[in-house]
Amino acid sequence: MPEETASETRRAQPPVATIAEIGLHEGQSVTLHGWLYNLRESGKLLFPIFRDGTGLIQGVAHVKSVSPQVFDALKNLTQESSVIVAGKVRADKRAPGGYELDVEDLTVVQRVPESDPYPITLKEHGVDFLMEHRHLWVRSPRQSAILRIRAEIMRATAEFFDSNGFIRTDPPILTPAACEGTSTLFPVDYFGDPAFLTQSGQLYVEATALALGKVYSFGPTFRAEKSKTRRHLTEFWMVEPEVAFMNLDGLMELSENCLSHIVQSVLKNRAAELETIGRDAAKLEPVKPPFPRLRYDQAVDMLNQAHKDGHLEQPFAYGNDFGSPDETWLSSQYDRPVMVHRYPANVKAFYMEPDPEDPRYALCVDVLAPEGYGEVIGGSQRLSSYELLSARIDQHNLPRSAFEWYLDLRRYGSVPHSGFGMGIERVVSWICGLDHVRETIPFARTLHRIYP
RNA sequence: UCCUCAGUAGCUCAAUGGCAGAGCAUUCGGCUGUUAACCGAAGGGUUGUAGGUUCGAGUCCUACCUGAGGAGCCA
Repeated sequence: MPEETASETRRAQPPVATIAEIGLHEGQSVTLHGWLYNLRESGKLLFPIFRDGTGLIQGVAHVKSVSPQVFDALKNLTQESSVIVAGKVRADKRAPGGYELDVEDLTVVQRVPESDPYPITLKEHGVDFLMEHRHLWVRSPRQSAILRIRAEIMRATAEFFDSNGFIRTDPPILTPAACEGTSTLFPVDYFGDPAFLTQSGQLYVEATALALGKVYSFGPTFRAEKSKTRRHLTEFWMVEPEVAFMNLDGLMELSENCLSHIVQSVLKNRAAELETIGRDAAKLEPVKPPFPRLRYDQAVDMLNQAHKDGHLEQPFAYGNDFGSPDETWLSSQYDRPVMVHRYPANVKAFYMEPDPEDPRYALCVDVLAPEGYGEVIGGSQRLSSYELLSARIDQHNLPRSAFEWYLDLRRYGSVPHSGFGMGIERVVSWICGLDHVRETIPFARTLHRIYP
């Protein structure tokens, strides 16, 4: 069909606008593509609230201001019916967003039947119901705002590494072996051979770091942990930078610079969304370098004192890794993330470099987010000695054949190198001030929940 | 795997061992500035499942199922 004919048959429509930028069209007629969020009536006046993915705006239609067809169609709209609506933008002090739309025309794309109404109402709902309807729940203003902040966090993360000389090298998702024990791996059948979904790309980015210098990976990881807490997903996104010739001090600097850049980017670019979800931006503003640094031993002293003062139920046993309540208490003591370094080597992973000043400690760091959010980054200087790494692999009963390639990295030009893993969902949860990581990802995979 | 809590209308929740209730949602009616609008009316139930105690069980007991919070483990 010739284009002229097509355009002639099309109804003349004002230009399409988004609600987020509706203020640019004040006094003009625009077309919105969206859905009915809610409808209030007052006699011959209708107040439909539309959403288009960028925001909400209230429309106004009087029985005498629109055609009877449009008025009836509007009056009979049901929640989440999809519409193309035309109207004139008017500034109004009564409107939460500052503008209202005087409706002029309406096309109903699909009307939700009242026999099967949209299940998520504006009232309160329970966790189970919302998670069963996650595909619809993401339409709510709060969930949309969180996903926008998540996207900004991911953008700022990539921006930080890309602009600091890092090369993105993503590791495989299908792997032949574990890097931290096999009990938490999802097995898959790889043409008859056993394989697993990756639980960390670390070993692979160590390889690419020795090829390219400064690298990072950014992708999904999988852990079959039987964890049912506000901090756990079975599928989550992780950023893993790895740098050749970097020591633990350099890694801690990298960590604080990375997190600071992310937080400041969200404050700058997603202020409206933070307000939508009720997050106090003042709690995020102090997140700038330097972050406090705490040796494991100092952290233990603080925990013991906290126990004496009655802030913690359990006394802390020296030599253990911190429990969840310990991390929560430690991180709640600061206005910005705190970096705890040099844990006892025997509670940490096999690939960590021992502290040359005291080999009972590992050159590692956990970064704990404030307000009780706990660990968001775990990193370390990697073991660079072939002999020691080889011995550790045997001590941990790891399948040696699967690690031959990893040992090659120590055979051929081994250097000190460091890296960390940052769990994106935990960062989103902290920055948004959420109760649970399940709201930080479009479709959360948690223990025993894989629908929708 | 372990500990704790919870399952009642589409949703959120009430109901001393004694008639199954409310708000929201839906339908109908009213209202010219509503902000989770409001006012009036209607429809809507195998109280998670299976047993047991009892004159009588949503309520007490046992087992199971489902979900939530936490521990361990981790990002």
